[in-house]
Amino acid sequence: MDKAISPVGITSGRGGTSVTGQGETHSIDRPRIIVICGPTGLGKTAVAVTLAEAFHAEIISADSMQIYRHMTIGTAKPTPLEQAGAPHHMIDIVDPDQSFDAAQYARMARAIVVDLHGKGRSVLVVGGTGLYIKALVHGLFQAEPPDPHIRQRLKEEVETIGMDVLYRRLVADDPAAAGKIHANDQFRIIRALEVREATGQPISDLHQAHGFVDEPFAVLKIGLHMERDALYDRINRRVDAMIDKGLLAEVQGLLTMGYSADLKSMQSIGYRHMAAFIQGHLSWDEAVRTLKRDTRRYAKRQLTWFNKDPGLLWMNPDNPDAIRLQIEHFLQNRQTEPQ
RNA sequence: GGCGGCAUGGCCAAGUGGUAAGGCAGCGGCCUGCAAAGCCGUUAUCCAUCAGUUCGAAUCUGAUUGCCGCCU
Repeated sequence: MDKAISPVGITSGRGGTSVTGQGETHSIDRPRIIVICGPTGLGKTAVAVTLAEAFHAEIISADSMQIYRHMTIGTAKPTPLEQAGAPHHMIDIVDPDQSFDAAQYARMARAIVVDLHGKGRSVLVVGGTGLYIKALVHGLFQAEPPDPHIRQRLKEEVETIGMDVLYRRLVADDPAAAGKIHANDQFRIIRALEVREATGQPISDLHQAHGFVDEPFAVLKIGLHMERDALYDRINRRVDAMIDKGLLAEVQGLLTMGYSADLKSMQSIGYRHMAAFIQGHLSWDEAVRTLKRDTRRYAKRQLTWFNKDPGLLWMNPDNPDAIRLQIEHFLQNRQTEPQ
């Protein structure tokens, strides 16, 4: 990788760390956080709650869907009982029709980390949304919040003049970024052009300057691991359990409340499947089948994300004592870890 | 017991003499303000088995096995 080029990156990363004070110095009193991540459905919540109780810690959820109110069965939100066992943050913080993104997440979650650190509480960051965890731990490059008008206009341009034209524009404007973005990746083409327009700078420069070198916290990252077959099995069973608990009714309720099926939140796994069934686009069997399949695929994507993280320690969820020891060691050991 | 049909990768399935479409499922990967989203790549030395015809067969012939129909 290219983490060697740090002298440039540090200056621009500053803004993101302001919330924590002097972020880039590896001072001994950096807040310590323990990240518990892993694929969906393997039982992160249960493990995390147990650990939180043991360490008198609070949990910051790192889950891009549990932030939504009214979406509880399909997102496998921690139960009231579990939340009573350990205080949870970043859950139920926005309505399903409100916009939210990784930068907002990082800002809020970092503030909570600092606050808890000030109170002397230990912090567990628990979740499966890789980008949110990365944004919390390393920050994102600084830019103005996306201008909805620019984004909207670019989306319209895709319709009118075609994505290939936009892609060629990007190739001309920012060849470095274009080289990393596939011509079919509308999502990132638009984002790159949007940043270029809003800031006047190529996104590739901003990326390079940032470089994820910012490290305001001391982090222990634990990935919960389970064999693929066993995981898929659990996922299939958990989907059945969600349905038993009334997933269909929950989605029906959201629609009744006026939350449209094409909201981002309603397009997530489980919600879109139930909505498609309600609207008659899918048979019940198809809805359940594809719901299970899409959950499995999601878990697989998460695994490739986490597998790439060299600082992550894979541990077995069935051996909580080993995890506990690891955390104890991390919390007590004052010498800085390699990270 | 007799007659007929069908046997192609995990599943569905095209291909009737010239060197194995496609879909699904799976697998591998990407990811810097929509991330449970979005995107890319990949999967049969071989067509039930054996023998034969042919320069050449998944494709033709015969036998065997299995499955499905119909008949006595």
